[in-house]
Amino acid sequence: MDRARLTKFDKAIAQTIQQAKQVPVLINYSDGNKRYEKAPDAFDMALIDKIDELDIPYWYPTDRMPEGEESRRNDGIGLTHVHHFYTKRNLWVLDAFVHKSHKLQTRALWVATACTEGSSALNRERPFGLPSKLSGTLYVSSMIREINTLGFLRRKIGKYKTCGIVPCISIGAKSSTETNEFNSSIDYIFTDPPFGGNLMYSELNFLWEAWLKVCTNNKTEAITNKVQGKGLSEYQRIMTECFRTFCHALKPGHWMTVEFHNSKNSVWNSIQEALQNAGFVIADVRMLDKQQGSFKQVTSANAVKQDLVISCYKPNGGLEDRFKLSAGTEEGVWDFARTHLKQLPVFVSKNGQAEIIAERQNYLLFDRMVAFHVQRGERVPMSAAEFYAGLEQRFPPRDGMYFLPDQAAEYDKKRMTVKEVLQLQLFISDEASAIQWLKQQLTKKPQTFQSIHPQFLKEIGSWQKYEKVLELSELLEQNFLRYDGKGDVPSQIHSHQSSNYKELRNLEKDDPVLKANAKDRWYVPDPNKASDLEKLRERALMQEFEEY
DNA sequence: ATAGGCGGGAGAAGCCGGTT
DNA sequence: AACCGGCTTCTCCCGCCTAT
Repeated sequence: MDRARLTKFDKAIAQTIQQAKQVPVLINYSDGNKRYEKAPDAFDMALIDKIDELDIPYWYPTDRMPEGEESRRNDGIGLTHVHHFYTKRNLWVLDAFVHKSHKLQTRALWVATACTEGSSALNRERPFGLPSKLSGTLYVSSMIREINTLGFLRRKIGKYKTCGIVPCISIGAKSSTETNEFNSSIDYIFTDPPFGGNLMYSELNFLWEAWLKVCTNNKTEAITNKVQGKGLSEYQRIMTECFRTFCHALKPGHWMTVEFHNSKNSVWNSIQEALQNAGFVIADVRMLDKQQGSFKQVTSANAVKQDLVISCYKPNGGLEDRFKLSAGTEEGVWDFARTHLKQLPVFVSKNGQAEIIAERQNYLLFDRMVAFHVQRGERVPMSAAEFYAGLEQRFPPRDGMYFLPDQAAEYDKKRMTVKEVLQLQLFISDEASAIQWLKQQLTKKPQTFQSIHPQFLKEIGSWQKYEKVLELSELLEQNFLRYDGKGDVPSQIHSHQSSNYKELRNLEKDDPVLKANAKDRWYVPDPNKASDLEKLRERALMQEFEEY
């Protein structure tokens, strides 16, 4: 079946064009306070025809829609130029308003931009809902609702007036990649960057930019977009440039907050890498606790939506200077660790419960330390195991976190005011978080495959579909150790057994009852134990060998 | 290898009726 | 008269999965 089309001559661009045929079918009008509906009659049709024959006496945008993923989606139905998105009479009204705004040099042009989308063909008729465009797209529905632009403008002006005048705020709009005038002078930055290829900002803006006669130069627009030739690496490059500018602008030791929505792991990784490449040190990542869920969050049971907030800081001058001398040495590592720990929150509580501060855990401290070295082109002078052992020696541990001595004292004091410490809520979304989750579970209780598998399946709900599916057995094999029933029971299992089962208390490590109970349980390798590390290393080598 | 099914996704926003 | 709160959801695209 083919679409009914209409061929006509478009005077504005002096071309014969072919568009999908549209027929008015319903009029919603008001008489006094009441609203009525009717089918268009001969008078209404004659009026539309009459308007169509007249020429609009003002300038209006007739730009070709630019190339892009969104901007030319309506070429197929003949909406190729900006003015095609409006009915003649609405074009006329908007146009007259814009014309007058220019003439009076008022701020009314700003109001006009608020109406360019709502009064266009993007406004959908929805029998069971209220009209609106489909956000994030330039989608034109098969049923358009043409609104009364005159009334629309009037309402917007009313809203504008009620906003009042706010004093002393300066707003600027320019490219983040080219803002170089601030040099270590900004106190704080909050940024809400584009999340990869979610929204094609410059393309979506085109409809109102055409009215303003100012268009975005999208060369350094930080998005992924096939038509614009921007993949993940281009996105990351541009984001790094932006973050570098921010780092330059920020005072040393000061903070930046990055808001992010984890729609895709690859994009999430790009953002983190870009931050570190730009010189920032990530100090905290947590879920944004939104007061109210969106409609979709409430209705769909398995909608996984977490807004994340990344807190990061620009290292202070002292550390950078000292690091120049001590880089690549153990002293440099511990200097970084001390300085970093100093920046991290000491105690976080909610509803009378203390929360685990993820960034104070050994593996994340190690990650940050490595990133700091790699970013500055220095070799990392110690292994993870050595780092973990060093942490233990230098910094007092509390609830699986590490503190500076004075911080530990503060933590202890505040810790007494709460009932319990919440376990860190982990969402398994990729391999890394799956390993962390397993580590948490197995530290709490060494378990057999049969016992942990159902829990794993339950937790795996938020697994990103495009991630390679990893088998639990594979994850366990690669990262954890299993007691095969030979030799002494490992202390990780033994201590759990003796503290949780009365009948297993006070038994020797080679007791047959103990051994039978411990057999086939998986446990977390102890980084301080040479034998544990040896087992893991051996396994990694075997795997590498098998891949050849 | 290709086709087809299927699930899920950056909500925004105009308007009405009730309240202050 | 001004303000406030609540209401309500469509089509397309992408990518994964299954079937042919």
